[in-house]
Amino acid sequence: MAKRVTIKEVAEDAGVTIGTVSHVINGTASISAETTSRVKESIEKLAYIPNLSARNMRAKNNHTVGLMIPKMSNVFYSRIASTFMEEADKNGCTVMLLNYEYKSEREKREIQSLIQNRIEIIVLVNGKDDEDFLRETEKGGTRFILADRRSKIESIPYAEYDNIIIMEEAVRYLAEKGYSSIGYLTEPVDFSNLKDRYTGFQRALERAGLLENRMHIYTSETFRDDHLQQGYLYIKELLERNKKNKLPQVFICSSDMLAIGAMRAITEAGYKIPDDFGVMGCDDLEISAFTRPALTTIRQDRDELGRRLWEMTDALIHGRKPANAVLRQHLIIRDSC
Amino acid sequence: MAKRVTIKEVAEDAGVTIGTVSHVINGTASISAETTSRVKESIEKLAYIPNLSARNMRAKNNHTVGLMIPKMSNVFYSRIASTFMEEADKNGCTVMLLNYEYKSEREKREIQSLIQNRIEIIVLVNGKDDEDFLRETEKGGTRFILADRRSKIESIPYAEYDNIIIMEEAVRYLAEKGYSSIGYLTEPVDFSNLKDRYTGFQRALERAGLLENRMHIYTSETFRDDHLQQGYLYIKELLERNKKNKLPQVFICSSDMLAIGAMRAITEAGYKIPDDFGVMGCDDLEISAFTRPALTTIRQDRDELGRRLWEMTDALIHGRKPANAVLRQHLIIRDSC
DNA sequence: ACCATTTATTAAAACGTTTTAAGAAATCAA
DNA sequence: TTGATTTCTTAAAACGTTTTAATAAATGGT
Repeated sequence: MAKRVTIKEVAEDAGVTIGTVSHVINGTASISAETTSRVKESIEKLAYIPNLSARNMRAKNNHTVGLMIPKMSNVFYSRIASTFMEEADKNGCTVMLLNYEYKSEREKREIQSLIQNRIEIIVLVNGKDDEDFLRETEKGGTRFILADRRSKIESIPYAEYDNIIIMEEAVRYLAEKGYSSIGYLTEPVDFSNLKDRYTGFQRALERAGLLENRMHIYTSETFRDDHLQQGYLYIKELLERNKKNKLPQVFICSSDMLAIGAMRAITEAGYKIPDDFGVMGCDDLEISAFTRPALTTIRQDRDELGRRLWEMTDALIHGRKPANAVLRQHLIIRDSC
Repeated sequence: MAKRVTIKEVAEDAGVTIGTVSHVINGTASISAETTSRVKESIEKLAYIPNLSARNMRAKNNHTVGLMIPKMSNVFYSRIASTFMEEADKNGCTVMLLNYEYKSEREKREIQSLIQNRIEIIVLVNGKDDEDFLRETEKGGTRFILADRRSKIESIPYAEYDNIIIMEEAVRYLAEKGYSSIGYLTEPVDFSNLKDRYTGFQRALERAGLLENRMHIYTSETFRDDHLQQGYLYIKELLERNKKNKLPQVFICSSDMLAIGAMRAITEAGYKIPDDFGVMGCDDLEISAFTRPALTTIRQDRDELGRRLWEMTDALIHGRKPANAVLRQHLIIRDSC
């Protein structure tokens, strides 16, 4: 609809060729001071803004990277996105942020749309895409960086948390505290990060000699969404249906929200935390220091991940091969177990 | 870097001209069934994806709108973004999501970058831009839609909440409950939405005859960020420095996080909620139903705003003039006041 | 005064599409 | 059969830039 000012009009106004204007803008040739200032005046006067599509067509590199997260309204992801974009911004790079709502099919579609826009670097947080699809897409020239997830493909770098190690640490801590029966409340284990955590959990229990009959896994499809509510309902029902001594003494939850929901159910049922049941979360949200009792949890430094992802992206942009990153997590000890 | 397959290669492979391929793709001319299928095969075989930059250059309308929010890691905004993008997606429209971190200067920069991308519709949530800037930019052909904010410019439509009305309702509720002295804890009042709330607050107090000496305004620059922590610290200090009878009996807070922080400080100081002090929030976050006591709050339906914004955008796309929208808010009565 | 360089500017090709007008071939109506 | 449509395909222009090679003008060294 609206006609925008083009380089041609600027050129006319300044009485030079479009080539000259382009050179002034990009500093790609020596232009006399006088001409330069004349051109700049015209640009200012006409409020000229270069057309990026046109520019992209000619010059390759469009200084844009794609960032795909599963769910925008999840603070965990939006925070990563936020720091990543901040860093990108500092480096004069634009980020196209997309969320695919945990839907595999939408994920593919969004990747397509990034490719259409000639975006060559895609940072994929979590994501369920089979490795074959990634490999195939890579052949088309798209480079991926995976986050919070591993890949077996040598050419695709990733950044993930040390899920196995931290889980071992968590279990060790609980064992030392005297808990001998541990419950594990988790989202469906279908990503490598959740698998790792689960593996670490099992492994540590084995070592602590707590494995048999002392390990309870609780998982449910409803844990995909609205963890607060779902964690609450799940534990509420669990408590109603079982005697206390049939239940684990402490619950490790795969997110803080799940944990907070669980705490609510436990308190409502008249039990004390941590005396009757302990609860441990995972995320360290701001709110978790403000619950009562304050939530003991596993901190994943999202800013660190965001920054790290940018470093990797930056490496890729400059043709270096980024090293995979494994980020430490930290046990934040408070009062809930 | 990587060369992508172009329409030309497809044309060669299928033994037709690029024009024909284009027509097959867009259905802009009648092409024989045989040719069509041959072209489609080639597209499939070569994994051809059209270059959007090139397409945009020629054909106008790029089916992309810009959405600018102040802060991505704020659930309030990311939720709006999420529904908006969902709706856009359904209508085959791509959204460029940008956040400007409440920085006026960055806001302007991001708008520039949207214009560079030839995006003609920008939905601006909150935003501090002076109306002159908007008016000026509009002349360049960019259309704005404002959210959670009003505009005096006739050509710029907006969607906002009924902040005045809800505040009156809130105060009336508190007055009926017997509170005669009310405190108002708010972020710096420099947006029209916050101004409105404040106006509504004042007006209602006046009506209830509570104005003089019964109204306390607490505001601080630190309330820009991390409301939970800041609300906590602020109220903690307030309680330490003042006798109870010098303080308001109830605090209306401009966000739930602020309210939750305040509740924590109040409880920690040994006071009971709502007996010693009442607290009211604003947002109705998921977590607010799970605090103890559960938070009485003002709900802003973010999904509704997101959907409404899309409707307005859609109208603009189809050349209709969207009507301004005023969304109702609701008082969610729980146990904190 | 001459050639060699440097400085400033330009014309034109190229990027990958869409779109238009036109031409060729096929079908139809009489 | 003829002329009129309709169906299919194409060539070429256009979109707004960047970039390259070429040219013209100015400067420098001898």
